[in-house]
Amino acid sequence: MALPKQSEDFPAWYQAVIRDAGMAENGLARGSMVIKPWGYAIWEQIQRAVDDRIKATGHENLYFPTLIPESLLEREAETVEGFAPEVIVATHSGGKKMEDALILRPTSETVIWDTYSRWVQSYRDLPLLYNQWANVFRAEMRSRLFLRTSEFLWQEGHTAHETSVDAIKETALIMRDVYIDVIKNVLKIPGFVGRKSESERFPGAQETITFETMMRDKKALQSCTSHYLGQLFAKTYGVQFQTREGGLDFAYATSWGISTRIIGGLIMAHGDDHGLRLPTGVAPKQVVIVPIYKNDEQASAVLEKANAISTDLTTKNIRVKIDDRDEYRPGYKYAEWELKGVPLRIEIGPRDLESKSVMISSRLGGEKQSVNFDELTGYVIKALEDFDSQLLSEAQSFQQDNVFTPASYDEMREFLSEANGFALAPWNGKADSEAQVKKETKATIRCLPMQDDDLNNAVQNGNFKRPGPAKGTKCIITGEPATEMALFAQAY
RNA sequence: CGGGAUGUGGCGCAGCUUGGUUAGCGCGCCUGCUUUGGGAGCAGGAGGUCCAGGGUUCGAAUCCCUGCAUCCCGACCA
Repeated sequence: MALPKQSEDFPAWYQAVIRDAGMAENGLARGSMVIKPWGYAIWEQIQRAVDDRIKATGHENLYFPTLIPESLLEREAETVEGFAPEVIVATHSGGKKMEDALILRPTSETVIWDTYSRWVQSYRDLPLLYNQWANVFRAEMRSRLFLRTSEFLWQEGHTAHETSVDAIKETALIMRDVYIDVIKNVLKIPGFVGRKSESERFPGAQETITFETMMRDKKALQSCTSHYLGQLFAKTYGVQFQTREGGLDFAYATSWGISTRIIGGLIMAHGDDHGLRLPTGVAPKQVVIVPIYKNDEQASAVLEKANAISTDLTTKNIRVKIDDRDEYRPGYKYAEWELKGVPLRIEIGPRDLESKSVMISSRLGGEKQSVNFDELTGYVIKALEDFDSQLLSEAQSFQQDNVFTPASYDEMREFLSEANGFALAPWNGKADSEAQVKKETKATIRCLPMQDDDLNNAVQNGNFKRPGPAKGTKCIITGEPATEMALFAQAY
């Protein structure tokens, strides 16, 4: 059951963690995934964190159907072009071929904006601030559990606004107060926020912003996206309204999503050779208690105390599991809970009852600590806090250590070809130089980074203005004047 | 969709070159006993249309043909 070493075979390690920790396995249909209880419990925690923030920023949940008439999709050329190759189509119903086939939604802009056309007549109907939790389908040539599956779970927010300023504010607000807040402050994964280059944008989007995170193999993972869609969908589906001034205008759209893919990110950002390391905010169990005993008499005494500890911690809103399975020995349980990434483990046996203490060990390592019964609750609360900050600071140092500012294109090319990390360099903003890098190194522009101030500005003022590179800065690829600083990396 | 490989108990594999009698091994699983503070030991046991279809042969997991599926490497993608 030993895992492959992360440093020796990262993909094999990834697969083995998912399998051995009981997170997921392949489904029957090509590229599909069975999410098992441990993986789903993590997803439920992530969902709750995201959903709470979506609601806190003024949105409501609703639900649209999975099946969309194919004819509807055909109206929207850009999205269709972007998604056509990966759309799965249902062609038969009731044993007969259908006149108008039904697609399994790859995303829901089309059906939602078609519906919005009936919901919006006046500026008084705006904004529409809606979100749905859903499954979506995209046929993929190659799938990997959580990272790329033919069906995945996500939330997709679809909002309609009176002005472009409002829509851009929304795009940025969601990124800052929902996604980055969850990913950085709950999942403890640092990253770079920024705009996508045109080639990497969502089909039909005017701007896509993203949070790009670094995995432990130094590749990038796009953890979420938030799109400013302008008036394209409103014009395509007729979402027109009377303005305050009595004129007519088309609504401005945003859409934004985060998916089960982030679970893959969680695994790859924090995991080590022993398995997962889960931040306390999403760990289905934050503390596992392993009782130790040699006979029934000891067992009942130990379990009684374990239950008392569990009850006590539970009242402090700590998620506790007592692993009282009799068929496994303690060492086996230690290894298993480490693999599953539970932050803290409490060992309690006859010796501890004697000394009125327990042994506690952290998934982040260090010596086991002996902690007295009466100090236990306070110790655990503090240890969980420390756990999170240590996990984040470890990930932050790793990221910082692997961001490189190349002095020349040769240097950058070599660095990126070997997936040595993220390269930050000035770029001329042109698609052909971007394509050249991709061809020569497999690396793409992950984003055009925004600073905190840039993001705050977008949230407050509704524009993506930002200072470009200093005048005279040259594109690292072509030597032409640079218009942007770009973050390059190989990506999942 | 191009290039490569592989399909054998739940999982991982051997056997195939050179066809042969009861298809093995490890892990896991079941039962019992002994164990239990870092992945337990012993004993007994269950579990197989050898991917599918066709062909060659006295005889096919093994050789031939066709199909299907999966995996890896590319291109596509959250």
